[in-house]
Amino acid sequence: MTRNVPEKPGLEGLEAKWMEHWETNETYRFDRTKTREEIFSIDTPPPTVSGSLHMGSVFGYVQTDAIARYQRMKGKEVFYPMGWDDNGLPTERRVQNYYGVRCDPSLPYDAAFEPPDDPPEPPMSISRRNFIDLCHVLTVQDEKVFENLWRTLGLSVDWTQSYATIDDHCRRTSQRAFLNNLARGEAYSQEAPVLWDVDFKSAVAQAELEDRERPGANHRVAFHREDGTSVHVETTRPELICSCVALVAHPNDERYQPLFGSTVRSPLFDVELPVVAHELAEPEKGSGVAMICTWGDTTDVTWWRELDLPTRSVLQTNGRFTEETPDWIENADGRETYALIGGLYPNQARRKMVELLAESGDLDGEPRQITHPVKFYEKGDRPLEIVSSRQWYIRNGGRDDGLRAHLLSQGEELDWIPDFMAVRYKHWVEGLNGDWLISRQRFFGVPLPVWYPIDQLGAIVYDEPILPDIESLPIDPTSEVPSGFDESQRGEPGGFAGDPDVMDTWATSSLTPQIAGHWDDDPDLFEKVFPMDVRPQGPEIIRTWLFATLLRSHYEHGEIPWSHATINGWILDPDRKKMTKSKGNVVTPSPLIEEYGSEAVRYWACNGRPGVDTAVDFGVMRVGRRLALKILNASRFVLGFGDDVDPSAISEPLDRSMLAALEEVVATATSAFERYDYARAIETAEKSFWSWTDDYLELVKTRAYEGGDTGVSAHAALQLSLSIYLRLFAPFLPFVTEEVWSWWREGSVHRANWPSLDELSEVAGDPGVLEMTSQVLSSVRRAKSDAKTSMRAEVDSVSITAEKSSIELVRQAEPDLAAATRAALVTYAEGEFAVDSVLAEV
RNA sequence: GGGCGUUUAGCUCAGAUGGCUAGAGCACUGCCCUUACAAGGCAGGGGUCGGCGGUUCGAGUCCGUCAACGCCCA
Repeated sequence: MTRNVPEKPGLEGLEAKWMEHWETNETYRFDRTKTREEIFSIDTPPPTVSGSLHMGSVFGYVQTDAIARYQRMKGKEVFYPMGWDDNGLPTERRVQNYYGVRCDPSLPYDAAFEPPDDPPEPPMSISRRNFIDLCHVLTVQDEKVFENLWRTLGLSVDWTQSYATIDDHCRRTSQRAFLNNLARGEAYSQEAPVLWDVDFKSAVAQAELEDRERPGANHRVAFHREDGTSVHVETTRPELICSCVALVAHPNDERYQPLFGSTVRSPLFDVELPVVAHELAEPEKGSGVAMICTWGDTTDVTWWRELDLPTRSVLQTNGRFTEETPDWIENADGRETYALIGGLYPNQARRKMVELLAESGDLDGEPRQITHPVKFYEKGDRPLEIVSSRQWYIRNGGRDDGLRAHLLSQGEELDWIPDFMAVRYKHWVEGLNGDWLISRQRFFGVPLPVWYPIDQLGAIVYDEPILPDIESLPIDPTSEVPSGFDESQRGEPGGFAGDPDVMDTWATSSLTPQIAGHWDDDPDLFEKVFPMDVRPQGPEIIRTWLFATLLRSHYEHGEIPWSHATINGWILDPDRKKMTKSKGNVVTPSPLIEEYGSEAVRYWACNGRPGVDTAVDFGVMRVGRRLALKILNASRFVLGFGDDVDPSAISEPLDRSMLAALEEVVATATSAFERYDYARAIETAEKSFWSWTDDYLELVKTRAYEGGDTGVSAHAALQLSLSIYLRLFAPFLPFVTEEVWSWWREGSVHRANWPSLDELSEVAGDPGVLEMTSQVLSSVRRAKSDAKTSMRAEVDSVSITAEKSSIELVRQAEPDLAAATRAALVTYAEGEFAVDSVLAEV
């Protein structure tokens, strides 16, 4: 092929040129005719498109891409789809802000609705269907931006395999898996206390909780005994005295032995309450006695469940106390007291109660200010409350030790990279304390595909859900009608009701292996890609995404969904602080790609070790850019020596020595990649490449220009080594390597063979020749540098003292050494290594 | 309070299975426009490997302990 080497190669425009070329040539298209053994499949967690782009995603995805490219060059057919996680709350919030709208499910659908040009204030209320339409419009826009970024970064994704977690295929897969779970008894619904965010008006799962330190106060409150004495209880939530169902102390607490089995009456409400024993009561905390309410915190739920206590729930899903006075408060004064707090929010009720308790004398002393951890929804602004509500759950081992043990063993079966990440999974599974709550009272999600019959009295019969045909999926039970009914029977006695809830976004995205592999509609493909080879992801979603995916795979297939999980490190800002929106130190990738180029950003990402936290470092990006440019320039030099020469022409010891060193590099980089250690691979290649340009190229330059047999040996060695280096760098720097490849080779470097030792073993010589000669070269350079002369300065003589074996090595490259150092004479003496350079008079 | 990780040159980091004067890049200093490359090259200065204790002929590397930082969980 004719060489086409540009006069002045540059990095500008390479991204645009090659991303388009790869697309038109289908370079990364998955070939499904291959067998399972020939395929390497990757289950990429789909990014949330409604958030801003984050360097954290770039970091992990680029590392995975390097591995994908390596596997492809090793001859594997790489199954590398990309999806978008667009269902769920983040999208709803983005749509609300972007258009200035709110979803009001009570409004009718408006077919003529057009979103306002500017977000109105206050926001405009629109129907559920109109709201969902807007979600679809905006996510499609957002996904374009993401796809463009990934393409610019050079991710070798097969874009024809894309999916979005709200699309028909994902909804169908998700609903079908749910129905399977239901049929096998792995999913169930029940009325139970749930953690509830009053602002989002939705239930929240254990994985979405976070503790935040909040100020509070301990109130010492008197409960009254029959004999007129008091039992003091410390509580941070005196407003819940009305929902108190018992007092509790530790069974071994000496002080309260006489109380167990007796009853007390609550202050102000005068409700009779048993005093019970439970080991979760902490004797050191407060007075050692606690009140159990339904429900102030998760410990209350445990006590309530384990001690079989009555339910006296006062908090509603709107976050307020019930207006009506509960019937368990019988005392007239008590009922009057309740009327004062009915309808209030908890913090308002608390102030009122403190006032009333102080007046009645039931408050002992002043409330004591404390700081304590309070449970929040991770995206929420107000503390979670616990309300009673009907929800759907998937069993996850949190209440089943056998299943828990099995899931733990599946975690051990998985190959974790780095391996210490495995304990994060272990601890999470060990710490689960309830099943996985999957229903959410939201709008933009995958609907729970069930209806319920309504009996003749108008009550919904939850225990006998009406299920759709698998063929009809995906369905929306709020707009579609179960077979055997018609729309007029919706909500009527003897009719039906659609479940209004959607599934937690994880309930769908835990099925990405099934979604991407088309478990639902293409069993042949699924068999070829599942279980997948690797799941790359961030450390923060081990407890959610990784765990849930393992769980669903266990239920559906009885095996782990991937053989390897690679966990990338955490990304810190340039000052090594965590990046958060609130601190305003989030670094977005686009401007960096603009400034440094994709290769530079990729170089930075690939220099982060597997699983190691890494700071955004512009210095490292500059180095990456320099490396990319160096590859262009060195390639121009090598390819300037005329036509391709067969490696059999390589005869000179120095050339063969260089190739021996390269053989070592190929071996190291390959074994590193086999361990998923892309960072070691690039480090090895890069270190070798710089000494290749700095030393070998300088040594061989004159001979290469002069030509003849020895010159042709240099040409052949340069070409072979360049070919190897381009392929070693291709997984990391896909644009420059492809650019140079195109100057002299057919096809894509990304479909070329990964360098093998076979290519080098025939022509590799003694690595010592180049090693020793480079040392001498370096010494002469030092002499010139000390003399503050140009590196081109003439040298009268270079006298080398070294061991006999070393001298033999250098002698083999003497003409090259003399030419590179501009030495008129090279002499040798045996002894301890030293180089004496006599510079010529100027 | 528990778990995991990190702590090596001013900065960012390498340093499997313990072994000669501890490495790289950036930054810094000096020199060099040498026909692949000045968005470059060559060379140089700079570290008691977080503290303490232990194992060993020998420890940045193994063990114990303490401290700081980060993340996760309670």
